[in-house]
Amino acid sequence: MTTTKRDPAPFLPLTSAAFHVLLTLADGPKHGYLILKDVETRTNGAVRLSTGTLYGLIKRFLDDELIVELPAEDDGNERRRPYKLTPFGRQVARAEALRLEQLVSAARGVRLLPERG
Amino acid sequence: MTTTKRDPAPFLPLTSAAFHVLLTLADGPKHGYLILKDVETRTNGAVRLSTGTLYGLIKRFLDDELIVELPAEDDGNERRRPYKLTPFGRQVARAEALRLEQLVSAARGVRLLPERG
DNA sequence: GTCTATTATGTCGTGGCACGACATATCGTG
DNA sequence: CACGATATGTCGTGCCACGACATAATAGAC
Repeated sequence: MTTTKRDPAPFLPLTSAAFHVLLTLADGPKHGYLILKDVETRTNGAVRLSTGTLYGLIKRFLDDELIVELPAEDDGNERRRPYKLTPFGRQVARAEALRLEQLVSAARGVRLLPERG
Repeated sequence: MTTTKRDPAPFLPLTSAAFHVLLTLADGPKHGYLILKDVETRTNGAVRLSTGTLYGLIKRFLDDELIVELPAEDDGNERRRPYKLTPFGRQVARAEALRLEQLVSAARGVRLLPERG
């Protein structure tokens, strides 16, 4: 069994937009417009992805197999194209989250942030 | 007293390289080459800024007054050009750190990271 | 029934920025 | 004096976020 595991490292650092998309998808499959709205909601309207950014990311994520397209739901709108994270996509998101965690820790080290409340 | 406080928001999100530079400078003034080596050391060699990236960032940070140049030290090498964070630069770094902290928290929320070890 | 906002997906051009390659010069040490 | 490390800087390429624009279906108001 020579399952060549792909390395998340070359994908890092993710851009802010890219990480937001993977984050919402880590919570469950969503179609494009839902991703847009979900990011907006979760950040209290602070982060608003443009469609140019969103659909560009989706295309690249599909190419790199960080996400896959799911068959449309019967009850849902036909136009919707739902996507879900692949295991590797999840791995990339986790690697990025760990990287950010280290940065936050470093920020605490130089007293940019309080000592963990 | 109408001290118009500048808003860090338009500077966010910082790129990975930009945040690394501000982070090292938050620990004390440094000249360019030292910043390069310090980032490299603190990340165990994982992050290596190219000089193109570094000196480009320094130029922009000076323009935006996130950093200021200090007079060369007497004992030090004449070539060195030490820089230090301005109060506003520190504010920008702190705002970015807070943003990252929220992302890490969100990542925990979707179980990308363990519940705080 | 029709009008309108929302939902939904997509393209294109611009500008910013990280990066590697290259250039130059000085310093420390064997 | 040679050579690696120190130190600063420029330039070109390529990626990528973003706003503007385009198109169409759907749902609800009136």
